[in-house]
Amino acid sequence: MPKKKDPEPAKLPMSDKALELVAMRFRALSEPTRLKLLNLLMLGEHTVGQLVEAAGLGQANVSKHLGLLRDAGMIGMRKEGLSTWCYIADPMVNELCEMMCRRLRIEMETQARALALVPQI
Amino acid sequence: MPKKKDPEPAKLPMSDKALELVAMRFRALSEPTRLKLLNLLMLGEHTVGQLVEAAGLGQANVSKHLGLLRDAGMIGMRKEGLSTWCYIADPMVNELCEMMCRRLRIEMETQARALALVPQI
DNA sequence: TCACTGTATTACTATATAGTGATATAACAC
DNA sequence: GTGTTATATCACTATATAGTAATACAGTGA
Repeated sequence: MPKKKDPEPAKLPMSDKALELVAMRFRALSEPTRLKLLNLLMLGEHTVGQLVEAAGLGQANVSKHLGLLRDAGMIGMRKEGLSTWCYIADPMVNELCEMMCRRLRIEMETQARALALVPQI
Repeated sequence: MPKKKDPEPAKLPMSDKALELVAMRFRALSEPTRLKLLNLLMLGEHTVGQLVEAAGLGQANVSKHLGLLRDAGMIGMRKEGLSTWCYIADPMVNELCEMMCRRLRIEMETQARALALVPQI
């Protein structure tokens, strides 16, 4: 028996509140520094200090970005002694980033091909 | 025969340039106003004027946001007489927004359940 | 030509936030 | 207790950008 379709989530205009919430989540992913941190966390759990070291960024800066990512539900944190361990809390993060990267790759290949058609200077 | 796996896109740290590009694309989606415009465009092509009317925003404001969305490759524009028609150029936009909305819905349901466990004031 | 319309652009203000150095806090070792 | 370490927070500056009013521009019709 064919699986019954879920009731289509009505395509109504989203409320301003919902738009804000979605925008806030995208905003969390809209800074190179935060993407760099997420990129590192995709390799596994890191402490804040390890991230500071690996990313080559200021400690206060990293701490603020991590707090923002946590508030957006992207990462989780657990304290262990003096250290705070950070980890990706939402598998969607990986999906979103990979989707965007895939898209970027396609665009760049298209541009590369276009360049190839242009007589070299 | 099981489909041969594509060569895994090596999980190397992304270059600063790539991080910038990905961040820029997420940034295009990180404003409620732009999401509102995209939301309208998901219903079909609109002119700039129609979007101004439907969204209840200033004309200059809408024009700027649309330009930004076009530069990010999210929408396309075609001129027809005096009007400029806008349309979603990248199906990824729908996917991304739906993914984020789905996530948001799950979070809100979780919170709703948590609230239900709290004695009413 | 002139007037009108739809859109883009300019110039500006107000706000948000990335980055930084200094300081506060908290858990450990002694 | 003191000192040290890892992290968070504060205060600040610099930059980016959302929104707006005025203006420029381009296509249309007279």
